[in-house]
Amino acid sequence: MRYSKSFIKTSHQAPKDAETASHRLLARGGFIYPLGAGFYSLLPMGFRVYQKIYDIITEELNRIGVEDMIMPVVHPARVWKETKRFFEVGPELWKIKNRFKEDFVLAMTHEEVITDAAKPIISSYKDLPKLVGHIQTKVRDEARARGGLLRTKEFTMQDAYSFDRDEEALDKSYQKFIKAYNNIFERVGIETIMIESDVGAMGGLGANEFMMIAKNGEDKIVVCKKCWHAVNADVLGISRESNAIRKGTKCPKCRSTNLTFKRGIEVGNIFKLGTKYSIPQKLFYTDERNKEHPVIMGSYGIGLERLLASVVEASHDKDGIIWPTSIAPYRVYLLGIDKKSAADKTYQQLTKAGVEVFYDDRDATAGEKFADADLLGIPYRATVSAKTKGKIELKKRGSKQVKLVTTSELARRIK
RNA sequence: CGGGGAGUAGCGCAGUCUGGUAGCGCACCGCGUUUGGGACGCGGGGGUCGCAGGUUCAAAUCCUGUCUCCCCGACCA
Repeated sequence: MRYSKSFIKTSHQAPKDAETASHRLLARGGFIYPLGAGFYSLLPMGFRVYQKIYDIITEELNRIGVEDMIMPVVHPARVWKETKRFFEVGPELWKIKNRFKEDFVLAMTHEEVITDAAKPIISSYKDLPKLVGHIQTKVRDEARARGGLLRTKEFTMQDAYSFDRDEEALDKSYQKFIKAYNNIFERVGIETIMIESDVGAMGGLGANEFMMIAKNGEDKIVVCKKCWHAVNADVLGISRESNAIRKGTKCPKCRSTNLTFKRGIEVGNIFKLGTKYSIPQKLFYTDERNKEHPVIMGSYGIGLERLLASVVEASHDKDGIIWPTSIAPYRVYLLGIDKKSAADKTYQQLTKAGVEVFYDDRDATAGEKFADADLLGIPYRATVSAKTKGKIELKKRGSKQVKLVTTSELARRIK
């Protein structure tokens, strides 16, 4: 893509109130644009990162046997009334009415809908286990959106669901997801820890969260320094760190009082739902002895935009974003300084070689182009100028070292 | 929902206290000079000052109402 043709405009200044690094840098770099509080467009540069994250998540879940589908965003209230969540969830559940004054719900999550869809499919123990999921918009009337993409009212989630015959089988499905989630977070370039969490409005037998440790994270995490068990502070009913210490709060696993407190961003959440949905929605299967049982379910979710922003929180410097290669919008940022025709030729060669290249073909100063290359955080920068004498200067984002290479070497090196 | 802050050009802001008909930086357009870390000169275009009422000869400025956005907290599948 040529800069001059791209739907992009970077800015020297961040939106005045943006305080988190990801919010500032994603806005400055032209990755996102706010429509209103908690509603963001992903501009082309941001959407490319989103698509890479999308592909990684899909790939890792397919690997454990999750099959892809897609469910609606607008739900007739019927299914939400079956589980009573229509009445119990609270104002976060966004309710709407149609022209006939009938109740509908905007998808906050999809347990009811998937359970409904499973009814004609699952009726025997022979139909189990099953793993299925989708990547779809979620809408939540959050009391307060914050931190750019970190908490929005509309976002995309990969949510998957497991159907098993008993708790032992659920445990196996659950373990598969833990593995897949760890792979996903590693591949997008962040470090996470899995912690014990509250089941909240999801209900069920238990839940875990995947947390990226971050100073400005919204969630409080308690880590036991003896056994390294980690728990969301909500689970222990901890409001203030000082109170917890004074009261002698113990690790729920080893009872040690040697606790440490961290903050984190929740990038994934998994739930053992049990029969919370299968019983009220009547999802039953028949076993070998012709006896009926409720299906044991699990649900698993990753917010794509939040994950994208979390990567920025974890990987940036004063000049801009440093995208991990796995999810960078482009592989190389190409710019010419005074040899435009040579840069044009390099662009064509790289494109032909199948390299994802963002070509800064603007009539701008070297400084401006370098600054944008840093801000956008594309892993490699390739400079063509009189100084490079027919070769290309290659630099990795975040490093100071430069190398002179030929075009074919370049294509090979950055693959 | 409680507390705090803010709405003036695409973005960042000044002007509001003390009313006199809107300005700066970035961005944008034209010409020229520049070109290895966000260049420079000259010349331009763009704003019913969030919205609605009111006071006044006169309102960005004063009064009333209302909408929106941000931050902290509560909340958070």
